[in-house]
Amino acid sequence: MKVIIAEKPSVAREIAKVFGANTKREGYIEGKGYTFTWAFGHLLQLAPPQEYGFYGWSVQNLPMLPQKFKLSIRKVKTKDGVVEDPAVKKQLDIIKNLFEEATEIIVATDAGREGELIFRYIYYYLKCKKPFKRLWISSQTDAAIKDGFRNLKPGSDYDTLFNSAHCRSQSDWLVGMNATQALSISAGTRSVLSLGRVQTPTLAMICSRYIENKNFVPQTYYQVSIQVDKRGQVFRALSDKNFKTKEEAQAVLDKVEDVPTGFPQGANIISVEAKPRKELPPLLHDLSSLQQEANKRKGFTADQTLSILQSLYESKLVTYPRTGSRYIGDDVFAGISALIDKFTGHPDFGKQAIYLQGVKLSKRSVNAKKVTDHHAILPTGETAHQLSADRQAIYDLVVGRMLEAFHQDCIKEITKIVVESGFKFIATGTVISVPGWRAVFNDTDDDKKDEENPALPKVQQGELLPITEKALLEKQTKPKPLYNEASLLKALETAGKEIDDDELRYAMKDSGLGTPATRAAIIETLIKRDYVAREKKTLVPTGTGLAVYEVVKDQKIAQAELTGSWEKRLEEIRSGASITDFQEEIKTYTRTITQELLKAGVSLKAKPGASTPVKA
DNA sequence: GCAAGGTC
Repeated sequence: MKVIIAEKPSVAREIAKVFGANTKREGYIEGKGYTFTWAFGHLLQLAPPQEYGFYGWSVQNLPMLPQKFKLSIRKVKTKDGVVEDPAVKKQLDIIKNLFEEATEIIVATDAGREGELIFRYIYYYLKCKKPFKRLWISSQTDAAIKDGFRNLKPGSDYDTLFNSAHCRSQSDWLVGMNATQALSISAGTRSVLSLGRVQTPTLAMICSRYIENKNFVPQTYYQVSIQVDKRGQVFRALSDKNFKTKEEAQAVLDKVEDVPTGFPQGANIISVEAKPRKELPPLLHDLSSLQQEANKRKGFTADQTLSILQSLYESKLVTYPRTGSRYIGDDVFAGISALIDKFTGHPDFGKQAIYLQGVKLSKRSVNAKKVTDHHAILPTGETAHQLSADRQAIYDLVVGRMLEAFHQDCIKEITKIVVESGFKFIATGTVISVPGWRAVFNDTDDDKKDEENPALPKVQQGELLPITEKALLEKQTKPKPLYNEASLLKALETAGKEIDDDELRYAMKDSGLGTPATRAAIIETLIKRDYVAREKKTLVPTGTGLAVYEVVKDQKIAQAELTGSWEKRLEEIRSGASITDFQEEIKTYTRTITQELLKAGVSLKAKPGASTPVKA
């Protein structure tokens, strides 16, 4: 009997369906001589310090450098404390029994570093010796699955991928566990002061932005604005320059020939320029972009959006949610037209779905090469019944974005009028001439400016018009805003883009900080540690958060570059480089940072009121 | 009590 093991039940079901196997058992499906089973993500994790004899939190144990790492069953928090997750234990038992009966194992965990690790940890934990082959597919359509099974790879082809995954896992453990204990012990506080490769740079981003924002000194500047009247249709134009002093602006204002000062036609139209601008449809959503959108539109936290999306996925209403790709392959695209047809009766989007039936669909989101483990988030087309308000809201964002993504370009008419009246003034106006994809949600532009006119009246070069009003405007430069969840998610995604070192930047280009599946959890961790607090939509550091930031801000552990340098080495390991060099470097680094934090953490002692939130 | 990674 051949056993196929997937990363999660949904994938095992898809594969079983392709084989025509449909006998459902507890924890697996069987039929046609095959057995299809699954994990639930990582079932096993590197064992905690006490399993190597490092009891309590004590300087004597530091740095903790286990000779050989052990695996332990994933834990879950209950009212009786932290225990092995019973569901995980049960599934592991099922897998163990299936592996014992297997003649061959086919590994169908997700095609990536962590997917490989999920399987190998199970395989080694169960001390399994059976031969295994690897299914390597990037989409779960029938065709892709069939093709993948015709091209199964030898399991050993992925040994180096496992090595890189195992190194990632161990390194995070060594640096995270040791740094956390070192800082917590030396600070002498009761609470946990955690540090890690991802959470600490994230905290640093929030804190440095907060400090920059708080210390920002606004600069005052001045502008002159005029209101021009074209037979009852008025528009505003602004001086084409900002002035540092009020006097300069006043001088310009005085020269404006407006009606109240006795000039019936003081505005001279110098030029009129109208240009169409095309806006391509947006890409389909990945998890991060959906979290950002839901935060902006509905105020949902990243964590809320993920959990709502997970429940929609479990109800089979949307495809796999924790994807980092905003694209689909041609195979999925082939079914899009039929999928859109299912939404022609939707109360908000029905009209646009009907419209799309008659036009050529945009292929901007179609690119098989940019589909990684999973494709972009789509509705499945299953009928949604009686969704709660929150689930409906997220579901509609998914459906609406699908319609937008395959819709047509939006065409805008950008008009610029230059007016002269003692000085040069400029009016710009934007009119949507063809809404295209913008018809789906029918909302205004995100980057709308206060000064912009929605539409401008038709005027001609050389025309002389009355200026009905003029004004001197006093304005102030603004600091970069504090992070909210949407802008932080974006910043985590793009972290590393500004690294000077070409190789490190390249190593991080597809990853950023954290992964789509973990970013919401990282934000929650910072809040749980009392490092960061939510104040309405913004994320504000607490006294504790700022104090920890002060201690670590110049250290490697607070820089996104650390991830970049690891990614570079891990990629080398994947292509065959030795793992021992990297492991030795990590050990050395662990010793160094542990020593440094044991000294530096003392500055956190007895900070009065260190845990009270700081007002924005 | 602690990391980051995956998922029910």
